[in-house]
This record gives sequence, structure tokens and C-alpha cells, in this order.
Amino acid sequence: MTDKRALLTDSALQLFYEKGINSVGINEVLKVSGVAKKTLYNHFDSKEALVLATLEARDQIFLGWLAKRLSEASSNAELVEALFASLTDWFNSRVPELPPFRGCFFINSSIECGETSKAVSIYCQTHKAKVRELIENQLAEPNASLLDALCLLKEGAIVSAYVSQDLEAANKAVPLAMAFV
Amino acid sequence: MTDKRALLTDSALQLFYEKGINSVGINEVLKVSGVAKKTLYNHFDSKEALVLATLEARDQIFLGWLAKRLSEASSNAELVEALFASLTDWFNSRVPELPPFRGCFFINSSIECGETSKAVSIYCQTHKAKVRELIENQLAEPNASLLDALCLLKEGAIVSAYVSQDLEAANKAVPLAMAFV
DNA sequence: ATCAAGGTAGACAACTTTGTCTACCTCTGT
DNA sequence: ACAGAGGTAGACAAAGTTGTCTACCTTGAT
Repeated sequence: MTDKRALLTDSALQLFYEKGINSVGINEVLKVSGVAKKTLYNHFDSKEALVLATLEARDQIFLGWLAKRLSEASSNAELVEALFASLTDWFNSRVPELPPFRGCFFINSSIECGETSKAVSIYCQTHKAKVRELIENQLAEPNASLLDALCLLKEGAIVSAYVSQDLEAANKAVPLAMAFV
Repeated sequence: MTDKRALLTDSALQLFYEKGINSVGINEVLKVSGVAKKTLYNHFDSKEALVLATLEARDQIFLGWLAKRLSEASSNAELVEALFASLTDWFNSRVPELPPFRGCFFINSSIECGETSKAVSIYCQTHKAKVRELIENQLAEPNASLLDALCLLKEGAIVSAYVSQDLEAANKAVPLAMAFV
């Protein structure tokens, strides 16, 4: 009927992000998506291939959302505000486009699969580079040290929000970054 | 003979940190440590209990190392330098006390086990709080926003070093933090 | 010398995992 | 009408997981 590949990818992304890749078996993905096992292996060579598809899907969703949020900013100061306000919304699960916050899917996946799948860690690394590029392109005027600062603070805020449950971490980053505008 | 519990904890910590908790089975820990399965379950109720023991061991080692490195600093500026120089040494695996860098064991464990073991994520959260407290106590004079900045930048540097393979991430944090000294 | 405590070796149960395969069914285009 | 593409349901193989248990051995205190 409809595109089974997309259905599988969506269900898997949801489950992988919520429970972690290693905690979710193929069978659970099948059950939730209501797709047969043969069909899954028709579209994907292995679980790893499915994981890579979910990374790709999340990459698109996340970058699309962030690009929209950052596009409003018309100065570097506004960009800083927009970035960390967006993160705070994300951490507090106030973003309709994104499921309830459970950390960064790419950090999580890199840690969960880093040792077993080179492809996964490379994809995660690439995603981070893309986000950096997005921020760079949104800078009203180039500022290399501000860019470094934003990326460092962004990762720090994500981890603090998840591991230390500090949902306001991104707000603490604002005055810091402002010193470099 | 010697303390089997410590032997098991040490071997498990080494393996868990290097390969990830979920990628290492009990049997591998037994093989490496040369201890019998019965003995392991004599000392630990479950794999989770063993994991918690490794977290405890790493907590002691890491905090001991960091405390030593930070104790030299006699001003807030020196503390900033000492903190990020220490992190850079860690990232580049130049710390004899610590095995080759593979990210933060507590971030990794929290992500790997967060969904299956509440105790693990709580321990990781507590560890992060202890590190913060250590830094706070080493401040030559109290500075709440500097403390926030250091913790945020530290986490950001660790994640960037691991996921993005940016082993110099900690150095980029120095000028940022200095603005708040 | 003995005896209890704790270690060893490893078989085993019970379960879960990925991936393959068979047999059948249901659409769609010609 | 019918061939073929692709979906379904699920058994099954092969491997791996944690945790239990039996049977034996070693060592140190009395």
C-alpha cells in the first residue's frame, strides 16, 4: 500500500529515540509498524541500515526545524537568542516537530553504536558538522570565535539537560555567548 | 586469593569504558578477569550491580585525578587554564591514570542504560554534581556564572571531542571562560 | 588434621537477538 | 484474466544474553 519504507523508518526512529537503539529489537519495530519481517529485510539489508535511515530522517527533521527557528534572526545577537531559546523549547518538549526530549539522537547513537558501527559514528559526526554549517550561514556577519562558542555551548547544554536534568541549561549559555557577539 | 571483587570491578570498568556496557557480556568480564561466574554472582547481585561498582570506581579515579590537577591553581584564571588543559590531556590520552579516551564514562553509561536502570542515571547525575562541587571549591573566589560557564563548556568539550573527534575542543573553551573570570 | 568458607569450571535453563525462508495472499497493469 | 511484484504471518536457525546450579578443589584457622 503506502510506502512501507517510510513507515518502517518513522516507527524505528520513534522507538530508537525513545528507548535507545540497543534496547529496541527488530521485532518491536515490526510490531509497532505492523509490517512483516520479510518486508523490512526487503527494504533494508540489516538493522544497521535501518538505523542509518532513522539517522537520515532525524537529520532532516531536526535541521529543518532549527533552520526555521534561526531564520528569524537578523543579527548575531538575535541568533544567539534564537538558538538557545530553541534549545530550551526542545529540552522542555515544547516542539511539535520533535518527540519528547531524550537527548540528542546523534550523540546517543554515536555512543550506543560507536564501537560496533563506523558508519553510524561517521553519520553522527557529519550531522554535527551540518548543524555547525547551518549556524555559520545564519550569522549576520562572520565571527569564527562566536561560532566555536555556540557549538561548544550547544553540546554542553544538550548533555546537561539530559544527564543532569538541567532543562534550563541553554539559558545559562546566553550571557556567555553574548560576550562574543 | 586477592580481592576478587576489586579484580572484577577493575576488569569490568576497563571493558565497559572501552567497548560500552551493552557490548560487553558477563562472560567477557569473567574471561578477562579470570574469575569464575559463581564468584561474580557471589559478590554482585546482577550485572547492574557490577555496573554500579564500575561507576563508583571510575568516580573515585576521575575525581582524584581532577582534584590533583586543579589543586595547583591559585586564582580563577589559573583554574580555567588548569581545567581545560587537563581535559585536553585527557582527550589526547596523555593521562596515565585514565585509559585511552572514549568519552565520559558517565555520559556514556547514562545514555546506554538510562532507560533500563534508574540507578545508573542517578549515579551519573550525582557524579556530574560532584565534579561541579569540586570545581566550585577550587574557585579562588566565588563566581556563580563562571562556575556555570565552566560546567557547560566542559560537557560541550567532552562531547565535541568524542562525537566530532575534535580533540582540541577544550582549548577553544578557554577564551570563552576567561571572559567571565 | 579437619572443617568451613569461598574459589573454579562449566553445563544448563530460559530468554532474546538478527536474519532467512516457506507458503500464501492481494493488488495493478496489460 | 492473469502474471508478477510486493506484502503477510510466522516458523526457524544460529548465536548471544543473564543468571543458577552442581561438583570439585584450595586454603587458613582452630
